[in-house]
Amino acid sequence: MSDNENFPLESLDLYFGEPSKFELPDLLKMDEWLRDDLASFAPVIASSEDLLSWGYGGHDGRDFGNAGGCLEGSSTSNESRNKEKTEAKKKYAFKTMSEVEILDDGFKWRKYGKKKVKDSPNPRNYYRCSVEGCPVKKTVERDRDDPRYVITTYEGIHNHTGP
DNA sequence: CGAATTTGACCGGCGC
DNA sequence: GCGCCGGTCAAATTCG
Repeated sequence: MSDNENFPLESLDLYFGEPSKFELPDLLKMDEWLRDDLASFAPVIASSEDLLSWGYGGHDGRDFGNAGGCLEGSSTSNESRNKEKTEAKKKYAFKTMSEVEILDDGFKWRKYGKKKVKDSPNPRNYYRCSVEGCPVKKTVERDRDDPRYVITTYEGIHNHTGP
């Protein structure tokens, strides 16, 4: 249970799985892990040899709801050490080969924004859990190198029961 | 009719 | 100090 503390990947914010390893069914399973226990999920992914680690250096989802009290986004220049706060937000991104970006993971998502990033010619879609009180956010974006791949980033854990 | 979706505009933070 | 980028919200529209 507390083994996750020793987990080196804890410092990483994003995890990319090989599309060959992670398919739609796997994605669903992943969600279960997130729902059940985030710690249990990380080690599993880490076991993947094809896993690519991505350092989302720069920032974190600081604003969760301008009107609502948000977490303290301590801006630190030296984050080379390790975790910042126990409540630090973690993002889990997965690259999956799919024609459609809307991968049904069983949960209901409500799109709340679409933005075009400079790094990618394709727009990025922002989804949020339809269930109120659920801090889970999902961002879907197409791979800039391979448009046939879809990058789904999950953030947060579901506060309610699964689908 | 209700709910979900769409697009645009606004805001905040960081960088230089 | 200003500019840039990314992210979010709001209102309007559309669909079921």
